[in-house]
Amino acid sequence: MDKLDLRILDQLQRDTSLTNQALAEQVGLSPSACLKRVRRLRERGIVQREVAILAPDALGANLHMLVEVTMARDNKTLYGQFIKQVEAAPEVTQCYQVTGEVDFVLVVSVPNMESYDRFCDRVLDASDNVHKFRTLISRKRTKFETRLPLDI
Amino acid sequence: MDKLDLRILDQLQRDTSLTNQALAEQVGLSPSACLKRVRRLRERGIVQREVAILAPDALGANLHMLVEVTMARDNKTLYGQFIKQVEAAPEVTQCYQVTGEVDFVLVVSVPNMESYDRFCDRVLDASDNVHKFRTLISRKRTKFETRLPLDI
DNA sequence: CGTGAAATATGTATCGT
DNA sequence: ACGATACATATTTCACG
Repeated sequence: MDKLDLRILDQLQRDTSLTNQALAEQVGLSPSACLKRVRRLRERGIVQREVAILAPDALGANLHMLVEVTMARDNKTLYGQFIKQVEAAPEVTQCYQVTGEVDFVLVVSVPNMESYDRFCDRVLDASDNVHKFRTLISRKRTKFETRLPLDI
Repeated sequence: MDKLDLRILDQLQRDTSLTNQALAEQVGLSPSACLKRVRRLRERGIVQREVAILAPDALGANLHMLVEVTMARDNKTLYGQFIKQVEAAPEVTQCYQVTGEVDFVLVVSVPNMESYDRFCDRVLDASDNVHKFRTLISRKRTKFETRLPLDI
């Protein structure tokens, strides 16, 4: 992965709505050469997917919860089970497996409190593996950047 | 925003790499009608932006930190200052303003520990407003979904 | 909202470095 | 192995019904 690939990735992380022509011009390549690289980056899985980011409040109040989950036992199998449940739950938009007193941090995105309640009943309270969890209610998501730093 | 718009948004949240033609077919519209709606959704800001999601590990080890920040005083101006600093810091990929003992939760994405250290020095330790912070180190990001639930 | 034609962009083959 | 040019195919975009 050379400088040109990094330039392409940097641009695609910011905006994929440009045409291949415009992208090629930006990074200093011919359209065909640029397209070849973009396709290769997709094939290699470096570009995982291309998605639209929607305004959270345009879709009915959107509520974000940060949930710190502590498991009952440190057991790989139980961890795997929990991760599967989390992956299957559409309310969980992010899951981080962390070190320390807490085992997981979830970002849960729901339209309202009732939805969050139902999620807790269905996923967290229903699991024997979950020892306890603490919810931090987000009043506002002031930054949401999908871009990863390529250069820090 | 009717059913057709929601169907379009649902698809765009999953994948924007399809052509307008394919999208139109999916949602049951002619290409021109579909394009008009997509453009309107962009103009209204409901579609904020279109981006590529990159594989975090394809770009050198990517380390995610969850940082709980507690402010020294509950002061709107100081909060605003902190939010500005956070917005300016490329390491901070997400910021949630939360209620409870903690005031903010940040997601900080860096290539390694040294980068995180530098970030702490530059942003967190340098700010008088920050009373204390707790870092949860993520070993693994097991789920990362930008999609917001349109229907839960 | 759909149709069809003009304007643009994408994709491919080939050549040159 | 990679990029540029040119040509064929596909898509976007717009005027009109």
